[in-house]
Amino acid sequence: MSDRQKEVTIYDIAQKLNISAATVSRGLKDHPGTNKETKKKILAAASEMGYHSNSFASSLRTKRGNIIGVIVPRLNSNFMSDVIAGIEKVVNESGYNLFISQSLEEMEKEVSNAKAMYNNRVDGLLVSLAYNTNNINHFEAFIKRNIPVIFFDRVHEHQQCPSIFIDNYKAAYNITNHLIEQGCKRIMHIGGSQLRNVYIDRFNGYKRALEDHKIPFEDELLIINDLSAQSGARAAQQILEMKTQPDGVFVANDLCAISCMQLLKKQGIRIPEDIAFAGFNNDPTSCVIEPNLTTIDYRGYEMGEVAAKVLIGHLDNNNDLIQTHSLILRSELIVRDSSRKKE
Amino acid sequence: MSDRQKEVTIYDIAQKLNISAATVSRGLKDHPGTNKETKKKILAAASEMGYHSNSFASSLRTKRGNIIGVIVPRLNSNFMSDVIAGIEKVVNESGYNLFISQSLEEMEKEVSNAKAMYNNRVDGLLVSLAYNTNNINHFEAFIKRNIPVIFFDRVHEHQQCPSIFIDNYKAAYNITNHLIEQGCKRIMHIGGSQLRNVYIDRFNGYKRALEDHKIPFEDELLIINDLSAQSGARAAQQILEMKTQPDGVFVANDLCAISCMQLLKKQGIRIPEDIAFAGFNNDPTSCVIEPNLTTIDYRGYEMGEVAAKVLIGHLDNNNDLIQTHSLILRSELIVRDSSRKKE
DNA sequence: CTGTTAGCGCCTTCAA
DNA sequence: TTGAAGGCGCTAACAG
Repeated sequence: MSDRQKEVTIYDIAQKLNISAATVSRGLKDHPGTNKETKKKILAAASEMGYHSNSFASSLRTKRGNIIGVIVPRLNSNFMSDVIAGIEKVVNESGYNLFISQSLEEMEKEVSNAKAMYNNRVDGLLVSLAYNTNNINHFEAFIKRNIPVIFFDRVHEHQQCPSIFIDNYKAAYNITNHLIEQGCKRIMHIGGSQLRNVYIDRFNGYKRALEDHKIPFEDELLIINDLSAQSGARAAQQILEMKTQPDGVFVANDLCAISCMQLLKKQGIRIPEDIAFAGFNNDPTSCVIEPNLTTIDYRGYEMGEVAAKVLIGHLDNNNDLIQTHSLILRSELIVRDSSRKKE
Repeated sequence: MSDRQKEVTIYDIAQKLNISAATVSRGLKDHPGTNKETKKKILAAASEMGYHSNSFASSLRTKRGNIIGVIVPRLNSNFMSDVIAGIEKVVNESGYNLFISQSLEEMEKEVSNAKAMYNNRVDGLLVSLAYNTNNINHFEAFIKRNIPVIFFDRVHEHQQCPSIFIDNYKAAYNITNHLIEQGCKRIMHIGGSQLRNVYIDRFNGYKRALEDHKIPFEDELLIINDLSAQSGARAAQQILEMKTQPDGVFVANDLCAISCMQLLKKQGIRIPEDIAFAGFNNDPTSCVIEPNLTTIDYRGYEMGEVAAKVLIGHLDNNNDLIQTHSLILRSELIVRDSSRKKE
């Protein structure tokens, strides 16, 4: 925009009031030791003249932009949009601004987003890793300069980066255990990228539960995919083609679980009588599908709030070194009809 | 963060290469007319020294931050997170950054968010209005300075602000018409804030369809609420208590429709035999509920992409005056079992 | 093709 | 309590 009107600056205010710009600058932000009268005049003039602080100038000078950056795999999942909403609330209330970008599950994009965040001099970064990210060198620049990086949900252990997540291992253990208690003997697991903690841990929790019940783990009963709805339908197809079908399925997210259930139901499989189901996430859809889906509840909104609070706590306390201090949030098994073998 | 290492600047590069900072600045961004060799050396040095452009300084100088601001009612709805994902994609690909904030359906918050966006000197603004916003004076500052403001979905007519939305009137007309064709004679409408175009238009489309079929509109058959799940359940309760129940319900969003259906089903109401249902939005839940919900499909992702493209088109063409040029995107009636009266 | 110069608007010593 | 002065890092004339 070329002919944008020029903005009112502190100099304009200073001139009008016959004082110095320095005084205006101080008056505008409760600098200790400013005459109350002058301050009042300054504020009055500022609002009358339509003054708006220029944050570029201020950021350049102070080296702080009051910006928090967020990089997530996708914005449009139920879980992630809850997280973002929680982050936004805290960030907004604390007077920061929010830069958001999505990696679309590609490490390459994550790297370029991180670079953009860096150039924009975010004060701190909240990250949930892409599907295929296999190293986090792209965050080293931040860490080296004490710009806090906090991982959430899809995290990466790092000396200097706190992580915020749930106990996926335990949750998966519990839900698999529950299936076993319902009488399931051949339990399939549909999981996600074994690069990501969340899916590794869910898989391991599942395996451990089998083990504890002396049920051998079978390769045939493991499907690793991207946990999309399409993949859920494909998995259902695979199940239908099996010689010996499973009598229980634990899927690492609800989206995939539900699309799998829908296709099986259409083919006459009875849930839970023939095959019991369990998911993960407590998506809204999980209590719309019939039978309602047994799942793990963990609130994205809360995770977003917590992550943002931890980050802003660091920033506002001016801690130079971020102490690694990870948080494990609560999650909960929710038993619904999809896993209640009735017999 | 106090002891953040000082950053490498173009001066450092200039010094090392024994050239001027201006040349470095030019070399760094393909300025037409820069020796290829020098440029190569500059880029090499920059990457070797770990140079990162300081966007505060650059923005201060050029008065452009390459930032696009977004203000929406809530981030965590299926529709809105699709929109945001679409916006992010386009914005990111065009080299802009995205500032996001939510009004939480409160005009007051919308106003303060707008102010923050202004201070941060966004280059343009994408807005979907809060539930109770009753004027848009808070955007006048932008408009006055030729900072483009574009409304989408929940829009406001304004000489200088393009709007992007769907034909809610027609969609509502069609879906109501469909219910009538299925044999419904007493059709209830559950709608939202009559301050927002989307809900006004849906209501009017509904009324018009009744009219065209000589069905009188009855006050008793209108419920206006916030279209939340809770309100859906409450509406169901009201329906159950009615002397003469409706034989069809058109709800202005799927979320509310589904929660209403669930409660009615639990009370033994048969859908669609006793009461046919239609919603709006084509939420993922709409094809999970049984019977699947008849609804209106319009893609949030596409709306986000379009809105962002229109905005960036304006910015990159350096149009000083944004020509009002609104867009009506396609929407589509999707008939499912919730409205198929069988008899 | 490159260097010189002069700010963008703000904040922050330092001195008064 | 206030003012003067300098500079954050970059870019855009202008001149060479």
